[in-house]
Amino acid sequence: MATEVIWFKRDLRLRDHPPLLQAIDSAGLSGQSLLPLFFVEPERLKQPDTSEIHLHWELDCARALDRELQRRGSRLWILHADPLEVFQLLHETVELTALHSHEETGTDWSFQRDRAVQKWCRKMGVDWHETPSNGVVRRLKGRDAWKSARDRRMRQVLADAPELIPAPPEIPSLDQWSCPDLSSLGFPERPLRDRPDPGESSAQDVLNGFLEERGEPYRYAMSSPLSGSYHCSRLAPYLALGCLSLRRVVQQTQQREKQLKSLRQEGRDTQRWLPSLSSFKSRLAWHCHFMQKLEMEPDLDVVAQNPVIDARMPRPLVEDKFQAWSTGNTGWPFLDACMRQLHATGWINFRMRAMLMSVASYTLWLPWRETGLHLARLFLDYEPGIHWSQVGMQSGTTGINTVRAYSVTKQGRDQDPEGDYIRRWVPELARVPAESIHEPWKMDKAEQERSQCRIGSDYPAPLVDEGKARKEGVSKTYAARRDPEARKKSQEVFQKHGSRKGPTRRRKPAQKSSQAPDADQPGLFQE
DNA sequence: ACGGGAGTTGTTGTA
DNA sequence: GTACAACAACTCCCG
Repeated sequence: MATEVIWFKRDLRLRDHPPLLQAIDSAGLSGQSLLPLFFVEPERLKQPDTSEIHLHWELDCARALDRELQRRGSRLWILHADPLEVFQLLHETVELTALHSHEETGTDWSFQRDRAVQKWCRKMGVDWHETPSNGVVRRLKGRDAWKSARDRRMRQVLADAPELIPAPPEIPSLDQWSCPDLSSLGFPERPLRDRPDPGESSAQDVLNGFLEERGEPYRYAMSSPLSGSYHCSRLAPYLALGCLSLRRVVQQTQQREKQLKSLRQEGRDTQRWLPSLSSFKSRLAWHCHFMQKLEMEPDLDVVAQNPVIDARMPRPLVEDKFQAWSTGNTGWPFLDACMRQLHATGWINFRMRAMLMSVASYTLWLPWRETGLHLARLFLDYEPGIHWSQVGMQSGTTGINTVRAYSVTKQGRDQDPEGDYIRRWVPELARVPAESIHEPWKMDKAEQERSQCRIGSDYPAPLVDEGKARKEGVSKTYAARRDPEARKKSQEVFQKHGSRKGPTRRRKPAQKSSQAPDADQPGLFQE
């Protein structure tokens, strides 16, 4: 009997999964058996952006999917193997006729793997049916047509989970690839504090909790790590693995908006909800926008979007700076607290991610590739397209975004005025009073004694003078951008990748009149 | 969705 | 009531 494969990649769910439905139809019609596969790929394990927390999260979500499949008469094979090798064996033993999967947008190794699979399929006469994922449009030339294509995609009807899935074939030879314990593959488990529950139904619970309850003050609460951990959606780890489809999140948010508007008619207070959901929707759109960049620029993680600018500001990997930054021992309390929360939980809110990257790039002048890899490994929700786009923006290497150099002390005072967040994550500072918590190095000897925090022994002195170093970094960046070659390249980057939303001008349409984005002034381009 | 300085407008307290 | 300093709040600009 011939066999078709449903290849689960970063789409570990049963609902709103067109390739799965298509596979069930196709296999059912021709009386073939259907084999659900998921791979832990050896090539993937070699990548520098892969970490133990990703793999454990992924395996747990895959196991949750397996349980759901078993409930419907099938199961999931979780294989430690190169997909091509497995397909080859299936072709030889059970007459593989078709593959069904979503399109994947990843870094080079997955791109090359997909090319190899495609080539093999052509040669062997196997049909590979690929369905687009979330808002990413394959083979897109420029950005002009993107937004409408993405919105169309988000409006497609959501499919239910299939009730019954054809029983899988017996293929004992697959057992040779059954996935061993990850620690034997060199990835010993690193337990995370407050790790989310894996799987599709947990993802749905988190979404419901956000839309019903937690999201009300989202717009105002997301910027601070204190309030953000509760009021942000916390969907990213699920979206990264496709436990939920982005389309479902968009559509459920729209439904909730409708409901809130009718509640408003009844006189209920929806003051905070509606602006919050509107911010949330715009972030869901940015999610797709940034993934699209990697789709169109598969080497986004190794080559800066504007290589001319990048080449004009070489940043050396100074070991002690990198060490201090990456472990949360810079001597800047707020930054250290953020980095330590990230280590412990695999999560930090978006604004603080930007700060971590920006301080590494401007104030510490560290190379984005290494700092970006470090963060990639720490984010439980690592999504390559979003991550490397953000790394580019926060390191000033795109040329199309305004330079945003965050100040740790200012952010600390703005987001954590009393220092409660700092004390929670940096116990060395537990007894430092609010007046000194953001700049403990300014305490005199007596104050250091009183707060049991001697600078230089209990807690490090700051790596560099922040004010001075930050300014230097920013002006070096502007100098690199001013170069005519760099500007020319920025114009090209904008043509290909820039958001067509335009700068967010605050009223006053007079005077300067309609000045279209001008390539000679890259500073005008906003994302 | 940067930060800091300069300039502008608005508010309050005092003589 | 008026004049004005002191200061907060906003806007604009530049690196």
